[in-house]
Amino acid sequence: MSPRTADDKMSGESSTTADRARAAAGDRVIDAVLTASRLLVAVSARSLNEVEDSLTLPQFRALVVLASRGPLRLTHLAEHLAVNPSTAMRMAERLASAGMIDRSPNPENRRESIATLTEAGREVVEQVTTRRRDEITAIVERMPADHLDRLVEALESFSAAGGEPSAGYDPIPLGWQ
Amino acid sequence: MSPRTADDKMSGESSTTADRARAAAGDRVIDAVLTASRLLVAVSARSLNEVEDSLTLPQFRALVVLASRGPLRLTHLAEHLAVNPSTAMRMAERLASAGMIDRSPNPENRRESIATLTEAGREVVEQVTTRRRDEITAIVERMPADHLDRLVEALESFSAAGGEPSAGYDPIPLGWQ
DNA sequence: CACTTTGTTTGCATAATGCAAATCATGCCC
DNA sequence: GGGCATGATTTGCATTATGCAAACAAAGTG
Repeated sequence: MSPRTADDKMSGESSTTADRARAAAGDRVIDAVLTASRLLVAVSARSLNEVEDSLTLPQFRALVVLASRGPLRLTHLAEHLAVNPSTAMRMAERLASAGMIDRSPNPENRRESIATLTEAGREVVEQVTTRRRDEITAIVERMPADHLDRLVEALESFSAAGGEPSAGYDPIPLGWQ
Repeated sequence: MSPRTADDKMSGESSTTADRARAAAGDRVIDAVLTASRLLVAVSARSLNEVEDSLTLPQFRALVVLASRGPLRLTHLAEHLAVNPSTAMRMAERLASAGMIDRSPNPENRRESIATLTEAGREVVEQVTTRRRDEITAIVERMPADHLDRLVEALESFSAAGGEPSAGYDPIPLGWQ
């Protein structure tokens, strides 16, 4: 928002140049990550469709969250998916009627109900994950080996700088809306 | 698709180990890129909301495509967004009634109608882009400088290996959904 | 028991999506 | 020139995803 401040007027051209340099770096990075993201998205979508084309991507994300975090209250599921509780609720209904999850009230606390992955749900997640991992592996195999470590290192550094908690095996960005 | 071929049976354990190594590499990469993607998605969504919270992310993606490719036929817009023509059509309607784009029939060829960014649309894209670039720049500034080049290099290598056409300034993956 | 807190569910409204069928404007071929 | 294949847009239909706000329900508190 404010690449040009009062300071700029003092330092003149050099500051402007530095700004431009950083901006260019930002553009390059954003381009690179965006492209890589697209690739990953494409891979994920393809993997999902090959295994189960009746599930939508948001639904699959929900399954993945349940697979990695274990049974969750609807509220927490909603939080992990970064959606409104009502959205999570209705998604849960659909997933339940598709046999992918179970939704039973917690006996301890009858006001909350817990979503659990069914065996079918677990299998879908596993198959899609395997499929996806295979595709990624195939891509990675085509990369120069020495780029691999750098890639991971650089990406982690980037994420750390952005304050994003490292994502064990969480969602799939797909949510990009 | 075929990490295990007939050859595997000949080389025995070593091949299994290699497979595991590659798979692990794949997992690390996917984790890293996924995390970075999430960060980028978050940044994009935030930037968009700060500038214009009445636009949805898909709509904004459409504007970005128009900004980078220039006026497009609806069919082509749909292709660039990787959605069905009917989806693009209705999105175009909404964007038009929001004053972000113009939709006029091509005088040359009246069967096609062309979507053009309006001044308002261009401004939104520019503001959001600036905002986003600033945020990315801020993150990049916190990275060790020597990681930057590697990051770009490694990511490009990854995308190239996956056969993803380098994305000048295209969409935002958000579509993961 | 009245009041608050917390989690779930419903109502209401809008967007995004895909598929298939209906139009519409061209271009081309007898 | 009339009829047909083609390509592009538009409509109809159905489903999902979303958010917000209000209604509910189960605990917990004073």
